[in-house]
Amino acid sequence: MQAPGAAIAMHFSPGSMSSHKGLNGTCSVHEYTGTFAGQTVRFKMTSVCGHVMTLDFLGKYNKWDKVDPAELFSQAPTEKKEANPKLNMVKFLQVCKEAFGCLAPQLVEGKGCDYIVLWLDCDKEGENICFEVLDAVAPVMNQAHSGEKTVFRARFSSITDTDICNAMARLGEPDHNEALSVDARQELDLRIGCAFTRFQTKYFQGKYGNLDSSLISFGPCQTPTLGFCVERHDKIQSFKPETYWVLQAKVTADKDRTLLLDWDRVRVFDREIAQMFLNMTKLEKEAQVEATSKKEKAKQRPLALNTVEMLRVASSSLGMGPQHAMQTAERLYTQGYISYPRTETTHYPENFDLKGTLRLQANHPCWTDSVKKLLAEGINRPRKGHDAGDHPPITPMRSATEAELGSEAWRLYEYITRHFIATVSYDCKYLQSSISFRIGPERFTCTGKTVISPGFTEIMPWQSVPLEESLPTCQKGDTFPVSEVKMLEKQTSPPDYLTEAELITLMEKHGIGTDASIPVHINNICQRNYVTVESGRRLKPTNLGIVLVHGYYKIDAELVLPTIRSAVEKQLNLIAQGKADYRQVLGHTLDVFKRKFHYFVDSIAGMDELMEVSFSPLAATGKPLSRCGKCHRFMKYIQAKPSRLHCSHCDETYTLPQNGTIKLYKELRCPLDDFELVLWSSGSRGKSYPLCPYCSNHPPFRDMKKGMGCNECTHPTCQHSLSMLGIGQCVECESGVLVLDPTSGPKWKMACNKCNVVAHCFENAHRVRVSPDTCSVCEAALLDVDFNKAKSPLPDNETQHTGCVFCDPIFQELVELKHAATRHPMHRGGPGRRQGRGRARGRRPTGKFNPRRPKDKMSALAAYFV
DNA sequence: GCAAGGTC
Repeated sequence: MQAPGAAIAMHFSPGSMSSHKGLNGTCSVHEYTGTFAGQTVRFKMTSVCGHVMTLDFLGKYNKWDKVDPAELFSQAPTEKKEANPKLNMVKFLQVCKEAFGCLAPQLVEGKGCDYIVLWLDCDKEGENICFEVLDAVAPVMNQAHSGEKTVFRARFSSITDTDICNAMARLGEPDHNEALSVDARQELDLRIGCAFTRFQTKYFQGKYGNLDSSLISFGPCQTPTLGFCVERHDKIQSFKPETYWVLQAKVTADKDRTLLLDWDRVRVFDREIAQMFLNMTKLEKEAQVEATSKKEKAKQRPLALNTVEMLRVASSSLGMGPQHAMQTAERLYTQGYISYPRTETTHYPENFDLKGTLRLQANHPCWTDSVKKLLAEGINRPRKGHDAGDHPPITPMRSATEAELGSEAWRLYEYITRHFIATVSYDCKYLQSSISFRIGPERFTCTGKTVISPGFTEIMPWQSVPLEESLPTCQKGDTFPVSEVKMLEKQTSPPDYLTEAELITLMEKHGIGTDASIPVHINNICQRNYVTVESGRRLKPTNLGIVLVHGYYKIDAELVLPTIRSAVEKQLNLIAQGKADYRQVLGHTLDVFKRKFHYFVDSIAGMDELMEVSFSPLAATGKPLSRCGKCHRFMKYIQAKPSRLHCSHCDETYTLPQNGTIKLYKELRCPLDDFELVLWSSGSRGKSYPLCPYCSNHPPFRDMKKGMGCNECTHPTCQHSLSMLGIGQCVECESGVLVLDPTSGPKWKMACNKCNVVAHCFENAHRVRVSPDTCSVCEAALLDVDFNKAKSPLPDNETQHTGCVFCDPIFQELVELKHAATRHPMHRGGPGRRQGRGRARGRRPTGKFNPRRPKDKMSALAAYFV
């Protein structure tokens, strides 16, 4: 909750408030003087950004290959970490010494904080955040006088004057049980999710080469979400079309108009019976009117907009995925165009300024007429919706044009605004008339709708009642000539794949995820390649998604059923209500899932049988690329994510760096293990470096980590290592070293082995070597360059030059700094504009890195080996 | 590398 802080502060300090941004640049601090418990005090009010802390395992339990996933259920200790270290929230709160309304009389004298009032969202998560804030602030608060209460909780259902006053007048205490229920939820989700995810991923990735997903994840929300999609897939698969027959009659209303009549039996599944009815009606020449009816009906104006409805419409009508729609809405919110976009509430607060909100739209060219008419004739009272007690419904906050917002954001804004106008418009009224006919023994009906007043459908034209021709006026006993009776043969059709909008509805219905997390779960199952988004934003499960769900059904259906979440939530609610002990519930639930986990592990063959049908074993996947250092046979390169090399003879897998291409590196071998080197490249404009598949997975030296290439290898003598090709400290990042890319000629490059800095150095050199000598000024390694005779930049037709790329006047001019990734176009050096960005400057290599070879190679080697 | 929940 961000903006409400200012609203609450404003409430207590009309006109005397001073505000400034906090040290993290995100949260504002509002200060003012007021009264609290009868004394004049200095208030400071600030906010947090969601949870302050997040739960994770201790570092050493995050090593996948060293920890048995079963340990994650109990042995592995967890710790709370700052949720977003960049925000530095704990320090920020400690500096403020209060959060969300702290009342500190002595603060004027700079002596600290005496009281704290917590104004967070009034739900379980909010209660939990209260304690996160307290944990941060309590150590730096002033000592309370004995028996004095210093911590207060304000409870409110909306940010209105009345609510704020009431909350302030009836301050309570934060509810520890509610907070504990969230602690339990966090721990359960973490332990269960990670255990299953790690086990599945390791098991199947170790067996199959074309799974096409770098992670086989499991979670109490994402797995049932996938389950819904596969359930629909199964219905489609098992659907057997049935033939049925329908009678259709046409009667002549007047000389150039026929009416199409619907059969009251709708359809029959027996051809002979249909034929019999056809024969009986065919004999008749006239249709007799049995009854007529006219009913005035209304199509209700929509309820005020909440998040899931916005996401449904964004997906079904605007073709915008939930994740994208949410990001767009967030931007509209932070720019002040719409109100807070995450809410379950569909009811406007009692004092909501409907007219004021509407007035802001009065001159908007797209709906000025409708809005002015409403303002002149009086708005309609919105329908009574659901008040979830969180935030008001989503409404426009100011007028905006397409040019201002850009087309994507505009489309969402336009919808939100039209929806808002519709909620204060009138219902659409139409007349539904119908005529019942009898043709022989069979009855038929004809219906028609005519709009009486369009109401809200004027502003939401896509909702309007379709135009139909009005029916002829007639009465009981009238007859019309039958112009045709025929029998149509039709087939029942299967349902289609689930749309995102339908999935959102199912998730909401079963309590899977929240308004904020529903888009995340849907996005997850797409990113993990369990489903693909097809035309019409329908979600079609992939083979992987289908196999997983069918596997769960085979082993333990509860793992995929939507009840898995609600059952746990029930237990958690007991904690929140103080009816159950936190430790007991947590222990019991973990125990249940631990048993499920062990049963799942023991029964994994059941899922594996399904996997075998769809996927190929590692040994049968990929193309032979490089030789194994152990058996000297070719290993296969598996391109599918995660890309890796597999030696089927040794049955070993070596993961490779992702997001790049891999090829054989001149059949050169690593001097340590005899594996053939491969060359990783991020593309012609990026960087490339050789790597040893074995070393990269089993770092040979203490100061190396998994995934490193030769450009980070500290081997003192190998010709591909950092020691031999390193030039000097990176010009941008802290710990990186610029390393010569030996494959980059004739357009020579050196690239940082940590960040994406690339320095282009010599375009017309046919050989570049890193010299054993170093620069006397900056200690960088000198480069020994042979230039092309015709294009040499050297004076007097010279072709050979040795010098420092940073300090040598000739080389300096030839170096141009770029970035490997295209993600930061701002930083890319443009051709032709050398000045100001050409040469690596600003930070001289400090000598931390010394590329000189050590004198005693063997002693250095000995020191390096683990 | 993993979950789900906040929010930026």
